[in-house]
Amino acid sequence: MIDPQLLRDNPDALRTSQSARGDSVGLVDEAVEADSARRTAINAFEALRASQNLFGKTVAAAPKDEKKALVAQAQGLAAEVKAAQAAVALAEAQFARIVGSIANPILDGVPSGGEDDFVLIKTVGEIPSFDFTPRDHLELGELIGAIDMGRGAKVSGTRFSFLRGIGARLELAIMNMGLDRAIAGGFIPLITPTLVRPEIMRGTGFLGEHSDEVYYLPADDLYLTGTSEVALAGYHADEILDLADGPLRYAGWSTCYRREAGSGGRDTRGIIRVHQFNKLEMFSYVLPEDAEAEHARLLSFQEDMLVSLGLSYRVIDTAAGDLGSSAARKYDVEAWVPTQGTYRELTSTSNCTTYQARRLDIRYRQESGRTTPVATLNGTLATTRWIVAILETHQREDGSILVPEALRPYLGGLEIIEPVSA
RNA sequence: GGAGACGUCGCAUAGUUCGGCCUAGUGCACCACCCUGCUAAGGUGGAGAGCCCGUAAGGGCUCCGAGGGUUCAAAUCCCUCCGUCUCCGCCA
Repeated sequence: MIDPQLLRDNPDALRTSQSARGDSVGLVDEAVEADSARRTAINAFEALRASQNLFGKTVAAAPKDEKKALVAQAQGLAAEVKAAQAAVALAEAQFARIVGSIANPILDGVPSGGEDDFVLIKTVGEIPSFDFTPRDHLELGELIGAIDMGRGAKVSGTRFSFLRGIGARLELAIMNMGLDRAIAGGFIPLITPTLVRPEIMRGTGFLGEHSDEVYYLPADDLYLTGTSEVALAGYHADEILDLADGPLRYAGWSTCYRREAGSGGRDTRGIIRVHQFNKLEMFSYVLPEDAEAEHARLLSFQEDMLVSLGLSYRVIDTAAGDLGSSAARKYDVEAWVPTQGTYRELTSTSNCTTYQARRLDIRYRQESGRTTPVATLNGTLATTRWIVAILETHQREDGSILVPEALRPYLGGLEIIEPVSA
């Protein structure tokens, strides 16, 4: 949720942001109006309630024989109070609905526009070249006995796979490598629930425009999370945090579930886009003024991972229209995928400023004693998808894979992954 | 899944019998000041969250797990849900 104070102080900032995102600008005016309607209703109700409270004391103190008359008199007032209270509830709901649909105002420098309007921040590493025709990740994965799509489909359907043998080990290796670095960086490891309540799902903003991406279990009224960000953000919901000793940082390890409803026909081959995968996610709760520095920090952790794994990548500043509603800025780190001849997103890191925290009611105490929302940030540190870039980048002509040095300790020192005989 | 007990302002508790004197008491911890020669004790005051009006001082409203209901009036009575505990059942 946006800061309601912004509506009163600087609605133009919100209009500018909405416009850059390609979202409704008129929503801002509706919100301003709903805010004043809400406050009018509250004033009316509170005045009535105050006189009712006062009258109640009179009734309580009155001698027995006078009570009956007084009670009769109070009934009319009670009806008025009830009506006024209903009016407040209506006005509050209206306000919440409108304000809740205004996205987080973007930060300075975030480019306007849609998916293709990103700003390139940097490109790192040589694009790998081969003196043979490179195989794609699935072909390689099958050669080395790492990926089994056919049986995935048999058991669970399209976009499901088995990671087997070295494939399973590879995923655990990447995740563990990320986890070790996260721990060294002060992140607390957290294995999170992947089924969450509706209010948590809603609070993290995933039931908005992309709600059809989310698996839902009606029998239990629970949602399967598409990222541990959901549980990580919900972890401190409704709490007042102590950030005096610095930010609270977590590394959440979980399986992620996505319906991929809007992506029919795209990336149908291999494990680039699947319904279920594993991910290690960084999540930070910081003071609002430290959010941008923390964002840079999360990005640096991601880049270190990519560099260590010997991948070529670029970093982009995602355009406003391509941001989630909670994010005020998002950097994607995209690795070069040789057989696609393009960069594909491996990680993404978002600065949600105070937007997500306000919705989940996560605050800290200022020196003045006032409580105010913290800022939250998240960023991927490792996922199953990385296997794609690793296999393709480090493949050799015979189908074997040269294991990046940094990863070897997590594979028992393995240097080369050899094809398995069929 | 069945039966039962419980959920109070950081922690611990009183209050719920029988609705109004609860503006929720007390202890501990906490903060400020005072007193005191000293690992302390004592005294005084302060101190929860949110919202509304107000430049402010200040005033008002809401919150006793959550949400409804009954009532002039609900921590207290009723219903639903959530959570914790105990016993039974079931169990990849």
